[in-house]
Amino acid sequence: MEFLLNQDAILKSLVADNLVSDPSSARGRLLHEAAGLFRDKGYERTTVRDLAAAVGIQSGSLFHHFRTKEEILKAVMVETIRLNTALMQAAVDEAGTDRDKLRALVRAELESINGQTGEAMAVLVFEWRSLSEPSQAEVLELRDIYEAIWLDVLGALSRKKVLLADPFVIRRMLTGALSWTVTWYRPDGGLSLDDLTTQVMAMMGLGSST
Amino acid sequence: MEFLLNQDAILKSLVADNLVSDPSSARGRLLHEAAGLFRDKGYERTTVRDLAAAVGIQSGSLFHHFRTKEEILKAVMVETIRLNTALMQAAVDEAGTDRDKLRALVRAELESINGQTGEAMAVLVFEWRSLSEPSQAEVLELRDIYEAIWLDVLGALSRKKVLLADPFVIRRMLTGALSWTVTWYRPDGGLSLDDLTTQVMAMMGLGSST
DNA sequence: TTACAAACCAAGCGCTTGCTTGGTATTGTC
DNA sequence: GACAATACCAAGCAAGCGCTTGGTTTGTAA
Repeated sequence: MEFLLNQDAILKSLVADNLVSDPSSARGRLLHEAAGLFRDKGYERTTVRDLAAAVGIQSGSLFHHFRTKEEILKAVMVETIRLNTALMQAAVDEAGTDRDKLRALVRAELESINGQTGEAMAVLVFEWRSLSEPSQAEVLELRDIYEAIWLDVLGALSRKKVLLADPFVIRRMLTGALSWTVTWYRPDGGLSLDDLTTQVMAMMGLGSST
Repeated sequence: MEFLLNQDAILKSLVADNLVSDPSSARGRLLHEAAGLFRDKGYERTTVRDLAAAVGIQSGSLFHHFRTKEEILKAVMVETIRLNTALMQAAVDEAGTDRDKLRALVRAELESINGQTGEAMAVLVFEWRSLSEPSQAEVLELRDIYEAIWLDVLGALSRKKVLLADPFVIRRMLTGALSWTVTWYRPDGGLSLDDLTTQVMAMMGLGSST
C-alpha cells in the first residue's frame, strides 16, 4: 500500500517537473493508448488513424500535438524510461543490504514490465528498431542512467564475491530474461510477481537460504 | 571441426527431405536475404522491392515463388526452427551427463542465435507479431517440439535436485536471456561463445566446480 | 464582450505498398 | 530439336499510408 502511494507520489513529482505527461491530459492519454497499440500491433502496423480513433479525434488532429508519428513512439519510450528510472532508484534506496537492493531491482523491473507501464516497456524492447537513429541515441542516454543503477548494485555484490558470474553478463542476461516475461507471464497463472522474483534470485544462487 | 561437419550433414539431410531449402537454390537464397533484411529493418519496413533487389529480380517475380509476403516470413521461421531443432537434438545426443546435455543446449542455442542462423533466429524473436494468427499456430507446433528437448533435460536435472529453481521458469528465463544476446554479443569482443556458455552455466549454479 | 490562441474537423494530396497481369526468356526432357 | 514447364520482366492498379491545408469550435482571460 505504501509502495503504491509511493509510486504515485513519484509519478506526480515527475509530472510536476514536466518530465512525464499527466496521464489524464490529452497528451498523456494518447501516449497511453499509443503504447497499447504499439505493443499489440507493432509500431508500423499501427496507423495514425488507429491512434486518433483510440482517443476519439481525427487523424489530422494528431499532428497538432506531435509533429510526426515517430515523435509519438519516442515520447512513449522517453517517458517510460524516466518514470521507471525514478521508480527503480526509489526501490534501491528503500532496500537495506545489497542483496535486498538486487531483489528490489528485480521485483521493480518485473513490475514495470508486467504492471502499469508494461505496454510501454514492451514497446521499448520490441519497437527499438522503429526509432530513427538520432532518436535512438537520445533514448540511449537515458537508458545509461537506468543501467547505472543496476550496475552499481551488481558491482557491489561482485566485490563481495557473492555473484556466480560477471556482473555485466549477469545484467544483460537479466535484461533479456526479465523482458521476456512479457511474452509468457500472466498474473492469474498461480505465480505472483513476488514468487517470480524469488525464483529469479534463487536461480542466481541468491535465494533466501544461507 | 567434426562439429561443423556434423552441422553440415544435418543440413544436407533436411534439404534431402525437403524440410529446409537448399541454401544455394533460388528459394534458399531469397530466404537467407529475407532473414537479413527482416532482422535489420523489421518485416514491415522491408518491402517486396527490397527483397527482390536483394536477389536481383523484379518485385513482381517474387510472387512466382511465394504467394504473399507473409509466406516468406513464415518460411524463414519454419525452416529455421526445423534446422535448429535438428541441431539441438544432435547436440543433446552427443553429450553424456544431463549437465553436459544442458551445457550443450545452451551452447547450441547461443550458436544458433549468434552464428549462421542468427538473422533468422532474431526474426523469430522480434517479428513474431507480424505473423498472422493461423501461421503463428503452425509455427508454435514446431516450437513445441523444440522446447520439449529443453524440458526433457531440465526435468531430469530437476529430479536430481541440482536446479535452483523451477525448470519451466528456468527455461523461460533462459529463452529470454539467450535470445537477448543478439542485441549485445559481438564475437570480436573478447568473449567467445564458449566463455559465454560457461558464464551462463555458472550463473545457474551449474559451473564446472563441485 | 471581445480578443486570441489552442484544439479540433473535413477533405484530400502525393506517395508507397503488396500484388496482378500479359507477355518473354530460359531451362530441362524425350 | 520440339515443347512444355518454369522463371522472369515491364508496367501498373487499387488501397492505404503519413501528413497538410484551410477553416471552425472551444477555452481563457481582460
